[in-house]
Amino acid sequence: MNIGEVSKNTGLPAKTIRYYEDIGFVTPARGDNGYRSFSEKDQHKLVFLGRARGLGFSIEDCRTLMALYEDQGRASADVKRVAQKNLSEIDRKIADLQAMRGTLSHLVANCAGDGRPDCPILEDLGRS
Amino acid sequence: MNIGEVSKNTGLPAKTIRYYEDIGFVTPARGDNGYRSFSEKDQHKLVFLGRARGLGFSIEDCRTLMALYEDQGRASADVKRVAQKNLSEIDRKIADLQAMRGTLSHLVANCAGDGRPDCPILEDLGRS
DNA sequence: ATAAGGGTTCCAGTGACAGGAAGGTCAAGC
DNA sequence: GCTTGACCTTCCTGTCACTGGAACCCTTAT
Repeated sequence: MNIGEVSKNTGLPAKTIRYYEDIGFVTPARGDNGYRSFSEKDQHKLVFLGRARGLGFSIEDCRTLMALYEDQGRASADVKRVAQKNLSEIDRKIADLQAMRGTLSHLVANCAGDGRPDCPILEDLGRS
Repeated sequence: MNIGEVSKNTGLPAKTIRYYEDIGFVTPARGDNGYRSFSEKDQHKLVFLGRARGLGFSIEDCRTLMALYEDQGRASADVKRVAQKNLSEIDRKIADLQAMRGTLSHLVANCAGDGRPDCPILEDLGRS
């Protein structure tokens, strides 16, 4: 399969797939014309990677997960540890964003949003 | 004031303050020795910027907000619009993260996390 | 005189790609 | 056979908001 078809099948942009090759995640064969020739297995790896990225795993975590996926003798505890670390990260980000949201939505709610210059948002940002 | 003191007062790393000068956010005077010499106003701007960044505003949004802050004839509606756009962005990010969190926490909860290789997390990532 | 602790500039790296230029390849239609 | 257009290739740059580090200068205290 050429990169275009794999892109369509996996939902990943061709640019992204080339990048994934650059960083050694897949190593597709090459045809006589120099075109990448993806096997089913290559495509499957890309699907795996796309899903893992969609769950917020970093590329490095994906590399670890892929290695575990291909290791028949893995311990599920190793997988769970990586996933839990990611989950904690996600929780931290959500908490950060919700803290921002709290302050900001309060400020927005109190701003008249009319033609006058008085604005609690700017007052808050500029208070000494 | 030298950069070190401003850094301490504002909580911003010196590196960050230099960066903010690079992108034209502040333009501190220079002493004979070449050291940056920050005025109270410079420092106040940096505090403003630090707070706005802390609320998730982009640098470009901060530039807009700063301009509005210094414009006595501004309309609060202009400020509110910028803030609401940021709020929507934050909401979108929270929603994205919560979707991830939902799937991932479900998978983590169902993973034994022991020495056996069976793992619903990998099964989900690798399903065809 | 020296050492510590400021400060300066400039260059490179981060993460995970996206955009775009310049050019090669392939299949179809005329 | 020629052209057109879609597809592919590599390579370089840019994104965002910094951060780290090297190499060097200035100030103050001992």
